[in-house]
Amino acid sequence: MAYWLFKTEPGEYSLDDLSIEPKGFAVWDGIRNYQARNLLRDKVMVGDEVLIYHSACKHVGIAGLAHVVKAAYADPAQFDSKSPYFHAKSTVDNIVWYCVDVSYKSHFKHYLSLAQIKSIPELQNMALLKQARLSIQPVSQEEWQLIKRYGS
DNA sequence: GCCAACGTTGGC
DNA sequence: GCCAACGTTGGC
Repeated sequence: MAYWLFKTEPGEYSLDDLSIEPKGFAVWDGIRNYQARNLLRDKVMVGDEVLIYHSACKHVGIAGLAHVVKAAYADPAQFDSKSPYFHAKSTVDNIVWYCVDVSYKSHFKHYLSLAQIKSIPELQNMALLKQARLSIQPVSQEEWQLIKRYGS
């Protein structure tokens, strides 16, 4: 089992929104970065654990936990000409973008701010700090356990 | 709202 | 295949 960090802009979609999903899960779609796509398509598996990170907002940081309930499949938005995520070159025979389904697990008791993450020596190698623009990132087991301890 | 970082596009 | 121009992300 692997650990991940998924970014979302809470103004668009937050952990709160995930926690009240009527269907019990969310389609994590709209990923339009090749490196993130490759991770989604090839590495993210059912049962993997996910840190939900809130970006581009007032209080940036890790809000809580989710887990993967469905592995990669074709992101429906790429075929939807009305969607901002429409991709004209995508066909059913040539799937370009992928999504996964995630379910809510919990809110952290202690929201872990980016400033805090930056202050923890063991977390300095996180992709979050090194590769600012990657919206699907691997998290090591050590990082995961430490973050969970800070958040709980 | 600004701006740095950086991924993508497209001309050559 | 290089690289300039451009667009987007995302922290502050």
